[in-house]
Amino acid sequence: MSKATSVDFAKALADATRQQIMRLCCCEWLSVNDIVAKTKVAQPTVSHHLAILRAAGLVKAREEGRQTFYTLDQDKVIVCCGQLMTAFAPEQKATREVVRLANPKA
Amino acid sequence: MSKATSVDFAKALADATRQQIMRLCCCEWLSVNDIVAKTKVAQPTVSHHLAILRAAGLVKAREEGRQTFYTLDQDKVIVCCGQLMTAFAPEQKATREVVRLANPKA
DNA sequence: TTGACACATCGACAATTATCGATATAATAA
DNA sequence: TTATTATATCGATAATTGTCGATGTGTCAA
Repeated sequence: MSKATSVDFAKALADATRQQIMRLCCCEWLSVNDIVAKTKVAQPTVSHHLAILRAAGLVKAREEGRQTFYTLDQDKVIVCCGQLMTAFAPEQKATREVVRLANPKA
Repeated sequence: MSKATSVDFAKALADATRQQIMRLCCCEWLSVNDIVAKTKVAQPTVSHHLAILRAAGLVKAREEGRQTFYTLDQDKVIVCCGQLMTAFAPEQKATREVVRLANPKA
């Protein structure tokens, strides 16, 4: 399915416009046009960034009529941050906590 | 001092060679030459990546004679991941835990 | 069916960035 | 001093990426 690496995750976050979009649809569903209106960048640019976020598995999409609504997948953010912390801060207590809380059952 | 943003942090991580370097000096001090030997990339390239990691505050440097040793700052990783999680997963329990554990006293 | 709307894709261009050879700097050794 | 070693900086190049106008596709309304 998705072999999204920590590099892919970081690349998805490595752009100011994309982080702005992520903040906008962090806690609510927004249509592409909503995002265009709030970001002042062209619609193809927004679609492009959403495609990148989608490829990274960071946003969820819901189609409704002729519009598509997007929202950030907060769980995925936690999982990816957990990967980063495991790789780059393995000796920290916070890392163990995040990994524990991010796991479904264990 | 450092107004390193979440975008800067993400950009620092958004490269495979840089993540490889970060993994190498995650839990030990390595000289630039050590890193060159282990990564198979040219020395100027390694210095370039180290400069980026230094600018992001992600590595600590220690000069010793004519060599410079680097190690990853795990605390900084936790803090930056905490920022990401606060921004993009504010409703998650794991976020509150990381922020709590990352803070010195509070 | 026709037209308007919402979004994705395409193509081009500009800006950024990763890479490396050459070179500079600084420290140690002979 | 001169030579060697370790690292940083410079300059050039190639690859990647952000941006947007033009266009394609599918949906809905009239």
